[in-house]
Amino acid sequence: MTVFSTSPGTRDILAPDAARWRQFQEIFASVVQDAGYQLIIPPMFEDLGVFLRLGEATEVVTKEMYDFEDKGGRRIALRPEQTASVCRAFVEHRPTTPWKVWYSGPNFRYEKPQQGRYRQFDQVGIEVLGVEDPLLDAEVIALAATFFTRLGLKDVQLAVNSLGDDGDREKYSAALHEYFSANLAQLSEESQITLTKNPLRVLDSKRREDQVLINAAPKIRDYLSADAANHFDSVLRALDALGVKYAIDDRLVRGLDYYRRTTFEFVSTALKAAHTAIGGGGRYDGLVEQLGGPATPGIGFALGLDRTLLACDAENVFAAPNTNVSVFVVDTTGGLHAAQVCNLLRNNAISVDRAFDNRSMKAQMKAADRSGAAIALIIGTDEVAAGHIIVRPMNSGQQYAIAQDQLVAAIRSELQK
RNA sequence: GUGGGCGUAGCUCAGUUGGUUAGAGCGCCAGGUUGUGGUCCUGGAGGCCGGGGGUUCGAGACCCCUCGUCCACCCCA
Repeated sequence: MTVFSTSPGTRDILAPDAARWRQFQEIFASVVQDAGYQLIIPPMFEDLGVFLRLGEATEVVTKEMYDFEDKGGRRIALRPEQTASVCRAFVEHRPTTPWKVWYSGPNFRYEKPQQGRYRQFDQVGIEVLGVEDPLLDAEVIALAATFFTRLGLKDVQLAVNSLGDDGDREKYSAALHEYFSANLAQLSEESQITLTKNPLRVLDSKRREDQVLINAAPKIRDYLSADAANHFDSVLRALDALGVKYAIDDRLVRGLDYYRRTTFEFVSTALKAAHTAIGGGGRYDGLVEQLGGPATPGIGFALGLDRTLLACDAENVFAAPNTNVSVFVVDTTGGLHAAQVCNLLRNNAISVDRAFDNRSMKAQMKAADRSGAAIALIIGTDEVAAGHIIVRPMNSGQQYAIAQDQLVAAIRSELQK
């Protein structure tokens, strides 16, 4: 008999972690919905073409795509991220702007799994389409910061940068290419290859031998157009006004090719791992156009759920919520009375579980203890004969009998304590 | 895709230079306790030692392959 296990890079999220996930998503939802963002649920797979717009130089597109042909002969891909889907949805439905949406769900990338990196990984995020105002950039960044704070995270650092407009990017990219080419011998082999594909990405190299060269490389800020420079300056001033702490990082280029102007990244300094970026985003003015829509500015961020939870673990905050029932019914008379009591309590919105298979009282009490319930209700032959039920608060060491018709009230008052 | 570490009970792990019937703790089940959990005591269930091949009289230990997992590189959330 073959025993199956999860595919590489995927896993089962069981209790108590699963409840924590849900709580995470609920907190995120409340933060962004209170800021006017509406939930969008795009499909998990789309026409491959949607994601090819993310850029030919991105490995997310060239190497890591989960793509396949469906039975209708369509080229399909599991989404590697959700920004492209949101833009596609915008073009498809043409909602009025500003369009502020949030999402939560799994994405897929065919990568080698390691700590904080899975083939199926969850992100929560927001996107806004149709607004150019730098104050929106600041709002978006501030919301992410607010969310991290809400989770209880403290060791999170924000890095910001501007990649300029299309023309700026090209000029800067050319300048980088020239600079690195002139010092090619000092560059690592990997970075030399990266240079031919996307010079900007060389700045992202973590290889030690590249660092000296990278540190002395031309800065993007010297290549920004007046418009882009002003925009960036306004974003920074707004962040200051909002009290959001940040550091400007000239080397922050981010992985996807569609970014323009503002980019940002949140890093957990509590994480001792290769992957410390727990969230990031930026502007992608132009992406909607690439997907066949009208010229529309866009900005957003995505936060990695798994990584953020790792950061929470590292800081020892945001524990899994308690999902225990309040009451556990022990019935040694066959179980039918327990069924009736459970039904009664559930109809009165009191959470309750019970034991099955008519096990011994000792076994059922053990189950009651394990359930974490605050109260055990005990029904034996004596109780049935007397027409009452024993109420046993689990931590008191005491218990008392109560008539059936007063049970709900008794439990309510007991749970108040 | 590249490199390294690790795969023994549900979980965490022991298991000597290859040598009888593979162990511990926790968890689980039952009993001690003829109705009462969390402490304690006793007992029990539970293993194709990841899979395949090889070396050997003999392999959980050694060799090869493979799969999985973890970590790092690459890249990214």
